[in-house]
Amino acid sequence: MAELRAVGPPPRRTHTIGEVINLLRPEFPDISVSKVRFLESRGLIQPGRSSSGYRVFTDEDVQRIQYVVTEQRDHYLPLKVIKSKLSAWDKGKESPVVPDSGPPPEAYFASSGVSLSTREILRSSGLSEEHLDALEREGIIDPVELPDGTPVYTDSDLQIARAAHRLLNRGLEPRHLRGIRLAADRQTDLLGQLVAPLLRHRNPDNQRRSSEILADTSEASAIIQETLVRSRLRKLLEH
Amino acid sequence: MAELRAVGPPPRRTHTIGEVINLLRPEFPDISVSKVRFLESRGLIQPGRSSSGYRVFTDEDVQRIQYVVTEQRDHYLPLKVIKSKLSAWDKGKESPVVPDSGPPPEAYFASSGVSLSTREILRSSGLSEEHLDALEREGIIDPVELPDGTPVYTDSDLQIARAAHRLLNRGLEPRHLRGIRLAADRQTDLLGQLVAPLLRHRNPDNQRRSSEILADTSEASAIIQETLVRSRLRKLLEH
DNA sequence: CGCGACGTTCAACCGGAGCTTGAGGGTTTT
DNA sequence: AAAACCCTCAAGCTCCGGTTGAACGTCGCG
Repeated sequence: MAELRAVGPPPRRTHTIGEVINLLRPEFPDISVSKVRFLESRGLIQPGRSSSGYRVFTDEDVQRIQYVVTEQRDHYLPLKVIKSKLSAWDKGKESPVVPDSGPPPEAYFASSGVSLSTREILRSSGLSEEHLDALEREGIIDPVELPDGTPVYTDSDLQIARAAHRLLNRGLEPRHLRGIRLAADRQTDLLGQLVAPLLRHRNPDNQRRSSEILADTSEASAIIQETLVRSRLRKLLEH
Repeated sequence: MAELRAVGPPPRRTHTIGEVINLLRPEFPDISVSKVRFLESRGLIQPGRSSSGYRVFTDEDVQRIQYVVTEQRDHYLPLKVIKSKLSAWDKGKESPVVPDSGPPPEAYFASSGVSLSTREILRSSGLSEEHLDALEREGIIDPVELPDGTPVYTDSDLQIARAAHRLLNRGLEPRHLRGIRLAADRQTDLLGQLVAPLLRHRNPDNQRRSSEILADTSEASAIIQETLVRSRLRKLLEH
């Protein structure tokens, strides 16, 4: 054998395809030799080759594979899209083009642009006027005000209003919801700090990266919190 | 055109399927009659029917369709996933007459009963040993201990571990996650108080009601919080 | 009242994504 | 020299997300 010895700083271990599978199998049980070969055929990875034609995987190759399967699992992304993210992550190199078939990169934060009047949000949420007022006082809902003072609600406000309605129906008071708002504030701060450096020198690329990071991390932290709450409540129910 | 004129009380217009696609065609050129019918067959929408069997779409139905195709376009989500997001979304307005064919109420708290060893959760989450330790120290993950002291992890723990892995990858420290735990604790307390009276004299019926209440309210508060966070982060990105 | 545009169901079909399988054969390890 | 591992290439397979076509009902205009 003896091919790429790469005297460099990192302990350049290499792996055969079988070893790679064994490395990844625990975290990704449905990885397989054929799948890895398939990923190569699709251009997502380019492992080296030994003199006898065997694939030779560096640790970085392994990481790439891991990235691919993680994106599949966590975000259901098609391989094409993962490939393009990968080649971006792959930094420099060529890559541009992306012919006119470029889908929006991050619409996680897109808003529908719907706007509602007070009457409309009351009607579509089922909230009483007093409750809506109270929610606004608690900062749970805060509409934009037009120059003339009439409030305009977004679809986020509507969603919140509906969910709040459910809670109030169950006997919670508006002031109880303050805690939820505080938690949201804290989370926003935390995640905001993550991207603050990027946003300081703002340019389209940093913007894109920021929204990607925020989309990913806010989802992850929501998952943690919900799972925690659920498992705690389960215990509570079990006595 | 005249769509949302902030004054109309019930803009209760309805549409036939052909009208619907004409409405959506400009933004989504590849919408089609058969696609809409297909979405219905998959349970993503449930338009009403006229006496002669024609589908009757309200504006809200149209919005739902729009939501679906937007998610497909922007996030490549499989319909299954969109469906589940959608059903979370429209839980928000449901008070009258849920016919007895409701979804299982206790299913929300069902656990899969899977249990994992330390090695297994490390491998399956990709977390390092130190990180797992730290998460346990922060109370984010807390395994049950067998009599002999070996920890046993549940699938909730695995989910949390994976999500935490994503956060740690992005540069957060385990201690940053403490805040998430605290928020979860507070929420649990809040919701727990709601059912405390019921659980005091426990009987199967109260048990059922409790789990229904908790399922509903914990979902609603999660929706509020996530929506708040998202809309705040959006503002942050917009500058 | 007739005709064309539009609607309905249902079953069959389809193209692409994402692999898997198998045949046939070489290499490395024990 | 067997066992275990690797290779390629072609074919196949399942699922998803629809489309198509046949056979038929309904709406509304002239």
